[in-house]
Amino acid sequence: MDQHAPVTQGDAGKDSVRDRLLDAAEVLFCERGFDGVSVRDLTGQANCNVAAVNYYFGGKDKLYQEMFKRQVQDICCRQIARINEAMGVPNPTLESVLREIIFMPLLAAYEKQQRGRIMRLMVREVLNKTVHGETILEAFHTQMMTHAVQALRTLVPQLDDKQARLAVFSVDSLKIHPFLFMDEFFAVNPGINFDEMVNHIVFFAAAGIRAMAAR
Amino acid sequence: MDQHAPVTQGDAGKDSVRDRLLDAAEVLFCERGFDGVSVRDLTGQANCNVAAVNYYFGGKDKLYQEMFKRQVQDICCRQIARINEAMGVPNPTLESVLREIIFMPLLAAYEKQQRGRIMRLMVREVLNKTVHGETILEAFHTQMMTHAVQALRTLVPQLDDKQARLAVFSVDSLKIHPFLFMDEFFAVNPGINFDEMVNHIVFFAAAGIRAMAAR
DNA sequence: GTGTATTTTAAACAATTGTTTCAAATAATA
DNA sequence: TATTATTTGAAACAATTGTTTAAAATACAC
Repeated sequence: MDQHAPVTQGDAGKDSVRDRLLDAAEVLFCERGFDGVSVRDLTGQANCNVAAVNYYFGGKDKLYQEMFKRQVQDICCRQIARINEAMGVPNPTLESVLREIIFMPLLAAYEKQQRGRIMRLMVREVLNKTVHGETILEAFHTQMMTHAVQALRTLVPQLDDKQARLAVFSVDSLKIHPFLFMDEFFAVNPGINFDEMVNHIVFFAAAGIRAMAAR
Repeated sequence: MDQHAPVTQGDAGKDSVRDRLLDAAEVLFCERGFDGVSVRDLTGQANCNVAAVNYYFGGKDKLYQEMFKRQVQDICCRQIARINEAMGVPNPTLESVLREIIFMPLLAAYEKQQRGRIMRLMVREVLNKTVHGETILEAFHTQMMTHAVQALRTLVPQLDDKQARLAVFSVDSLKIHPFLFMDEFFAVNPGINFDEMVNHIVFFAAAGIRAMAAR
């Protein structure tokens, strides 16, 4: 009936039309957003026929969602893994864990890697209030918040749950803002390099958290 | 020649077609973004003919820019005024000035006022990398940064210029993130009300700044 | 090989987009 | 009032949009 996408079971060779479309979607949508990319742009990049989008995904928006869901899951897993890794070393300190959480994502944005662009697209989506807001943020802010709060309370036992949640949110603020406005950061902070930026953020976040624990 | 918009000098009565279009643009674009609003949506809301957009502004994008430029200027002025006001009272402290800067914008977002929606649109625009990024951020991050750095160094004389800029950027981070993700904030911080949120941000920011000054 | 299912293709679809046209209406000026 | 200039209006414009169609090509099973 409305089973647009045929079963397509099996591996399909990793360079099938379906996969090429997903790759094209990842690149183009991140560059120009949903409305900025036409179906013909996608099929042009993927070297396939216009009808392929509807044949395999059932529509432009379905392709968008499919690509999006994968990326969110990917980012989410990576972030949780980073926390676990940072907590797993012999003597984890607040600063070392903060650095682990902050360094890599910011570096991805700094070097304008695809990973950084995906995050920008995600924020854009949430601001645009398009479909996915709930789905994204749920997995994001439930799974990840739980992990982060638990780790933080291990590192700074004086914090109760309420305080830890506030702290995690503020660390997120300090990380995501320069993440989104990386170019602007260096524009208004002349004579500062990438490492100094990271050092500052880690220092500032740690100071805030320590002050919370002290009062 | 390409003088699409006739001179239109004089007051025009404050409810002219031109003004109604600007009002409609402010509301609709903030709700659904540039691509989400058609010329017919605008002229429908403004109760005028489709051709009016091109007649008065020379195109949909020109109307968008006009509306945008006004709002940015407005926000910028208001923010600088807030800093001046907070610094003008008898004994301004770091905390009192931070509170003044942070409280009102967040309240606007919390109450879902138009002012809050405009800021979201601005961030969206910067992320979308549409035309205005440079223009906005220049006025924004040049004028405002200068004012804020000066005020901060008065309050905390131990900070040099470099430190003060970093501090201002981090305060901005702590403010803008919950501004954008207000709903998510309260979702992941159950049992916290608006005042507690503001108190936390002020406390956290002040602690970071004081730590910078102390080292 | 034959026959069936899957994939690919070019063409056309209907709807919406921003913009233009030009005549009618209104305001302003003399 | 007569003569401009300005503003409004309905209609049409060309271009692009996402999607569908139906025939051709390919793959697969037997």
